[in-house]
Amino acid sequence: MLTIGKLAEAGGVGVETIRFYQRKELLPVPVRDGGIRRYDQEDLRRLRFIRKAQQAGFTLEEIKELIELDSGHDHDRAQHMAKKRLAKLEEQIAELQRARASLQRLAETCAKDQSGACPILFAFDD
Amino acid sequence: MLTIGKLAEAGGVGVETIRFYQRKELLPVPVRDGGIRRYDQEDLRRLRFIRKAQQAGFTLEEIKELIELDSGHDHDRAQHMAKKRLAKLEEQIAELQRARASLQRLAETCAKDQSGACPILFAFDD
DNA sequence: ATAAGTTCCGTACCACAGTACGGGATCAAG
DNA sequence: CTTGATCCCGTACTGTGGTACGGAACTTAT
Repeated sequence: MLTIGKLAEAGGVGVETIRFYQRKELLPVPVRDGGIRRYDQEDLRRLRFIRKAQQAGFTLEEIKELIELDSGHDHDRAQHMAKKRLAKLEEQIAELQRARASLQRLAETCAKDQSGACPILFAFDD
Repeated sequence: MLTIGKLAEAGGVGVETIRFYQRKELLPVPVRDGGIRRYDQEDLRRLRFIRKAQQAGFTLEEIKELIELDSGHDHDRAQHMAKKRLAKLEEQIAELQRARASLQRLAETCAKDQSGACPILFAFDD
């Protein structure tokens, strides 16, 4: 059994963030043991899921929905959301890769041509 | 010579966004032709640069600095910023790729095992 | 010359994801 | 059994990047 401080530490977030997630109904508000809330491994797992899903680009609103689907066993909807997010993810990766290429070009040109303006404003003229 | 509306349209942003960028000193407030501001190709180029740089992950604050460096011919600093952002970009790409892998795994498992809970909360247990 | 459409300007508001604050209760160590 | 760390709760504030509003002035088409 963990206190909020231990849970936050284990999840790599601040205490206030836990409380914020509770307000957003992403984490359950647990039973109180004499005023103090106690958390278990399930809470920690859920917290870690939230962080991972955020890294995958889901908003907190979507994450909330995913958690609810999980309880409801709604595979179809969950799959749908995952696929939609996958498509967006592909897009984002491609976009970042394009940005990386442009930026690499900028860095090179900037290094080579030390005279005149650094061609930053042209760097993205694709 | 463009009006603010035409500039916004050409840059793919709203009129209010132009004005917002002017307040943030990312775009110059141009000379007025009888009360109405007129914009030229340089303004459009700068606007497009702003959008591209945003896609590369620079904040508006950083973009402002890049534009200032460009005027000041400070190659070293510009290069430094580009390299720093490139490193972050690599990181982000890698992270999104990891997220994609996890999510693909989720979609598969969810599809195969139609019985019981969809393993969403386990999908990111790396 | 009048009506519709733009522009100007300041100020206010929005979503997102937290972060901070203040005062009281409670717990753990010495 | 006191002192310091944690916890509880509500409310307010933050940063980032815009978006909306309202009234006055100006432009454009008819």
